[in-house]
Amino acid sequence: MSKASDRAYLQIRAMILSGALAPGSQIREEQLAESCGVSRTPVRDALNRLESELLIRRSESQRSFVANWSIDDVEEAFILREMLEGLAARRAAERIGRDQLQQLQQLNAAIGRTVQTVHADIPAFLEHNRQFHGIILDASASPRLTAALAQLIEQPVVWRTAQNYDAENLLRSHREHDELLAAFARGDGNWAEAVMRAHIRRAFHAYADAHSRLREQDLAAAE
Amino acid sequence: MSKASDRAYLQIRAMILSGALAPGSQIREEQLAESCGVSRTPVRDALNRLESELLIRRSESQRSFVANWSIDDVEEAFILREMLEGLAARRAAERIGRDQLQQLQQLNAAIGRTVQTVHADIPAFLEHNRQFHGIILDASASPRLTAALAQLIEQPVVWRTAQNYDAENLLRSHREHDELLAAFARGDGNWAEAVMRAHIRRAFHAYADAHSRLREQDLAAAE
DNA sequence: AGCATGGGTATTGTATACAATATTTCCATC
DNA sequence: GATGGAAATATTGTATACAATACCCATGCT
Repeated sequence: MSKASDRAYLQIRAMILSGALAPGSQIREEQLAESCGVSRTPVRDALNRLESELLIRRSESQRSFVANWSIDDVEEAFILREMLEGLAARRAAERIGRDQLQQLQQLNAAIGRTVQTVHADIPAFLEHNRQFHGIILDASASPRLTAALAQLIEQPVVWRTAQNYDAENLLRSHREHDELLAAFARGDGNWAEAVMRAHIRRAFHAYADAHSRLREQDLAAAE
Repeated sequence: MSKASDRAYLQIRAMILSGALAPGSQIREEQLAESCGVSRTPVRDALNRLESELLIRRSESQRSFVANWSIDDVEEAFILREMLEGLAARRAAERIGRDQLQQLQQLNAAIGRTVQTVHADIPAFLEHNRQFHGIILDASASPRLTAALAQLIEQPVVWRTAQNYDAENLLRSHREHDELLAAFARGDGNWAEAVMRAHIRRAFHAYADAHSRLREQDLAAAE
């Protein structure tokens, strides 16, 4: 997409994911246009995109609100990701080339380094992780799969919760990626799909645990 | 969406599905705006939507072209539909209520009537079929599933090929729907998912057969 | 007091003008 | 004749003005 539309999209999405725009709160195009330094036209493009990703919802009269993701919504998204990324892994295993495999190995090595420091660098982990899964999606050579997953990868609450991931779970992610790479190296689609599904499902529980831990902190702080 | 945007979307999509806009041909916003009787603004909205549905693709410099779906593209879409609609059927079976079940029964009865006439009324069949699957999607109560499938339901070549479906396949669709309804009535998610997956997969082969039959006709006509 | 109704305000939808960028054409040069 | 580049043209991107619609509040009626 074009410069202004992209900027608006990224900026608004960041505001939603970070919680700067509170869930449930109304959104006005003109205000966003001002805060992004563009006109309403690219803002509207961005809002359409965010609506299709379910990060905002629209009232019957077309007014926009920040979506309110419940824990059930998050699980629903994880269930779909499990299916779709599982398929992507299967296809990738059957198609991946030397160079892509090597890229994945380097990325996972980088993930290993961020994970094994005393205080894990969560933003770096998330970014490397995103790239890792992106390469697999490319290797799956399925534009429809890519399009379908694009709607699901960003989940509002996940990012705020990520800071609470424990070292154990991050390390497991790293190891599961390694197992995935083994399946890729052998071109074993069945294995790759199974590992990926387990990987995503465990990630869901890691999220759920971190989420409930956050809730407890909130309750304690509220006293 | 709003009136003008919707009209543009529906009209352009119809032009693509009917083949009035040839696959691979370039699209100019202004020309479409003229032919739809609206300005470029709603046309651009429509094009964004159609791009996310992969009915049009954009060159690196943002020019739009009608997508060229190969038989592999169609199969890829069917594979995804099989997974996603299978999940939808499972969830629907576990959640569906009396009234929705009754609606489905009425729709399938209507499908039965269109199928058993001498010359099957294909457009009516397609429309009823669309409604049938839409109700199941509603009953699955999964907005993300709905959003993901919305991108996949319209397939360019499918519509032009549908005229070539044979009576046998239409009748099978009708019977498979009935089996699906039995699974729903018992609330059996496993059964519903299995039937739905088989249903979609058979539909793919029905499409592939009709497609190759069309190709033969074309070759014969070209002599 | 409660509710309906009307008008003013806020917000979104559409059209259009203009800016930025890509593509093509044509001419000069080698 | 081929090639490179610059001007002309075509096309898309963005801003803004205006139109349509929804929302809100105040007022009057029952």
